[in-house]
Amino acid sequence: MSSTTDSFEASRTEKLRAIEALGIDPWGSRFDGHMPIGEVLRLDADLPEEQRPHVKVAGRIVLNRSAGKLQFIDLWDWTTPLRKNKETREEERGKLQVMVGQRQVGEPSWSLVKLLDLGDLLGVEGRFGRTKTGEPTIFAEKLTYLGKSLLPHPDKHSGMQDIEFRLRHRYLDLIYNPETLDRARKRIQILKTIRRHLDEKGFVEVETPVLHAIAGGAAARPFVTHHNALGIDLFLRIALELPLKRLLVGGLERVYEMGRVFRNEGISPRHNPEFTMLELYQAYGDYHSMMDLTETLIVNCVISLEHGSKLPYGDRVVDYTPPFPRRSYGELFEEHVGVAMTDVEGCRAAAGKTGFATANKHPDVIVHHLFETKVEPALAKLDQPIFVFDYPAALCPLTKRKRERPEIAERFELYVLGMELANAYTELNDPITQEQTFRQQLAGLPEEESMAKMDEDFVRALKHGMPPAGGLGIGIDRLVMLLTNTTTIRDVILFPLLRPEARPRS
RNA sequence: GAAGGCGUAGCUCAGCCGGUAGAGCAACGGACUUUUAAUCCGUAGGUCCUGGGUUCGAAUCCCAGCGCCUUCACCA
Repeated sequence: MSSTTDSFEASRTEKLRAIEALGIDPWGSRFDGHMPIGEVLRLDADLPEEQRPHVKVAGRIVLNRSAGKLQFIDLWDWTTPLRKNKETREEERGKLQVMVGQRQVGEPSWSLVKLLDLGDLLGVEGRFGRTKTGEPTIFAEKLTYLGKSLLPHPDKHSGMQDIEFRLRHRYLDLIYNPETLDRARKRIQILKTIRRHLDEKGFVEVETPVLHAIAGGAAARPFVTHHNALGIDLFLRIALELPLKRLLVGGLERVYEMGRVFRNEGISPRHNPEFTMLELYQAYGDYHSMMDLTETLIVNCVISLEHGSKLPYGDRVVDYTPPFPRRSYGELFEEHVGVAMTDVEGCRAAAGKTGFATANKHPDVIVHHLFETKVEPALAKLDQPIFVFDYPAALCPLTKRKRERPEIAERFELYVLGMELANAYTELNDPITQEQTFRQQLAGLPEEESMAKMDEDFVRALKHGMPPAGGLGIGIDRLVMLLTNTTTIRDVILFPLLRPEARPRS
């Protein structure tokens, strides 16, 4: 805090005392029956003066102009629609104008008006119409002070540009950058759509533990914490998979969880240490049932955003009109790499050309390297989502193999513009294979990097009989990024992790 | 974790081949009963991220640290 910040705060605190001296509570209180500003602005503003509707609103003061014994105050609330800037034609934060006249409101309201600051919260009652210059306006009859802002708000025109400042003051970002609130709303809409769709399909939402004794279900470094009473370390979950599958054993035939998972890895425009996953499992289904479900799920989300079936992303437009193409991994591989994925030597040679060290590598690892370097860039050029199915088995330890081709795992990924949006399997329900796979995975790797931790209790659950099932995982943050045309994950998470702010004073 | 870029008033930004710290908005005082990024007159506001170095002199050049951004690695 600098001394100028202190002086801003001191000046506003003085006004707060002055407001108290008027007999007004500077922190406001319950204010019933106010109309959302967005609704007020939809009212007919052109009625004759005596027919003008009486309205009551509450909002944040975002602009404040005094003209002698008149004061023009612009209020904002979360329903205020965007409006077009006359010069730049860009959408900007909308607002509702309030006109306060000294004669019309009298005392103590007029004294209060003189003490208002940008950022204060104000309730207004009055008639809604137009001023002489044509601006939709509430002609104030009664003011109710609803709360003081002791700190100055950002510049009314330039707003907030500094990314760090926006992230550290997300509450201001929501007010002054309309896109931020819009994205938050779209995220909420997407989550709602997913829940409604799964509900309609007979799925139930469950809550499984966040604290795990064994961090399993994915390959990632966990966060470690400690339980004092039990005297044991616990891990924050890195996936939702294993508890949900236990529920399949328990007879919950269609379950899902949409929840936070935690991975102790790098932070980037696409990675936040905590992020939201959707995982769902359907008994007696397989990965093809998951493909159908994924398609309708995504299409419903797109439609729910009310932009038809096409959405922009950067300089691209993605067409989500179903059906999405479905291509097998091997087919795409041969098409773009030029050799069959079963041709071990051919793959080794092709990978060598890309500078990839192939020695001692599992053939499937080489294959997947080629897929990433040759096939994925081609997928990124498509203007519609594409399902890629039937993956090399070694890449997918928790996946059922194809009965007639055990080197192939029944898995698909949904790619949109090269991003992996969804990942699904026919789940492995054979406890013997599961246990072997766990052990194989554990064998060659340092413990902290092992692909899947041995979870004896999970294997025991499978031994009691898990139904054959399809399972699906979707990274919700990335889905929201894609559907809201957002390039950084921090902008689809309201409070992304930041290093704690250094405080200059002790 | 690595490399590159950035850090100046409450906010948005100039200034950067070294020579007294600048603007707009916000704030403060004043004028105005139809403004709307109101206007007009006036005033105040700075650890130029932090610490060290070079220099007669550093916001500016060098080194280190901190924070953020971008790219890469790990991963979703």
